[in-house]
Amino acid sequence: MGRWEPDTRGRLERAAIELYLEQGFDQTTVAQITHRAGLTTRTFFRHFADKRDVLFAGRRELSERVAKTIAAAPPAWSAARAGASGLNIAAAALQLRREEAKDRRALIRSTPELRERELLGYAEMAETVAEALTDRGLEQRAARVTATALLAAFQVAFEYWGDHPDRELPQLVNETLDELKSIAGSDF
Amino acid sequence: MGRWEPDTRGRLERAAIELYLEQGFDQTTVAQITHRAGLTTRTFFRHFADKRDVLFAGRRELSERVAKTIAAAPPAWSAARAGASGLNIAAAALQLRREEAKDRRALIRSTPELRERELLGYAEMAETVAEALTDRGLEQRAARVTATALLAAFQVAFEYWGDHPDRELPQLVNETLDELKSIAGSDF
DNA sequence: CCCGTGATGACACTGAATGTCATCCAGCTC
DNA sequence: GAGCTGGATGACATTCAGTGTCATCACGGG
Repeated sequence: MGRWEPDTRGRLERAAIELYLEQGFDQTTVAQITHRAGLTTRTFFRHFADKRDVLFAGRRELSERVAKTIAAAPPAWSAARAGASGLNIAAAALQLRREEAKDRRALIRSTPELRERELLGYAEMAETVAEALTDRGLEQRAARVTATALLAAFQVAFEYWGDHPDRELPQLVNETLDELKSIAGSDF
Repeated sequence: MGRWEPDTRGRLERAAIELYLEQGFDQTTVAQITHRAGLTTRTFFRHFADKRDVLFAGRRELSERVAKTIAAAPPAWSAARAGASGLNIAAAALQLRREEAKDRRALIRSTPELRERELLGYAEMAETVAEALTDRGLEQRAARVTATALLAAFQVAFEYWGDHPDRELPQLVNETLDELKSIAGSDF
């Protein structure tokens, strides 16, 4: 794998995040990143689709874990409960990387481009969850509503977590899911 | 206002959408757009923030209408109901432009960049709704969960509308909102 | 020891987006 | 009606993201 200096991708990732934090995302050029990593510009784009992609690496893997969790949920569980169990896995995984998440959040909040990409991540996750729910037999549109609403709660919990770093994300997710329940229980 | 040929912005908008539909978004350059509109590239970026912005013009105006509707809802209504009334206004407004919406949707579905921008629009709308709900006295996190969940239902309805153009969007929004209710009513 | 594979370097190129200054037109003033 | 002013456009230069292409290098297998 590593023929020259090892861990090319890792070096690029670290250099990028360092520079994004030091100077801001917009002020950082890909040339600066690759220079710090001792590589060329072209190599950066062989490892990442674009400048933003560096910050959203583990997304697909996380989606897969969520999907598997939902598929493994007891058939007796409601769709919402099965989906929620998937989100709890995701929350637990993210809780383990809270320091990393803090940096990421600071960048995302200050850069609309990054916010866009983050939202795309949520949407893809919602699609994954919806698919997992249809596989359990739920009708398609209901699956999409369920999945998107669950991700909505997750999203709010995640943002709240940013403002309250002492709290535990899985716990916060459960709280927002409860809020979601009580909302729908109201009279509208 | 219009000193040379009138309606500069409108000409750019029409030229852009025509070309996006004819050739695809990625294959269209800003130079092609401005050439068709009889203007220069620089002028394009004086009217639109970027290539994508052309397709998301009326967003802010719509957000304001939604916010006003929520603010004007009877104080006795639940937050969810007040928010839903705002979304109904938005749905009615979009229903009037269903032909235009059809083109937009075709483009957005075939171009991830545009999908990102659309999601940002939903997120901004959710923020607007959340703010309107906190103004009604709802606690902040609950307002965010409510707003984001409502937009989730709206989003699913909007996408469903794309596949079922004969249906009426306001009606579809009500249906997905009902689905949202029954989800939260289940046992999770 | 050679050869193939996969990753990197080097180079050229397109196109988005921005900054800057000159230019033009409309309406207003006197 | 001559001149002024302000907002909008044209013209030009520039930076930088992202892509295509080909040469080059290191490693593992034969």
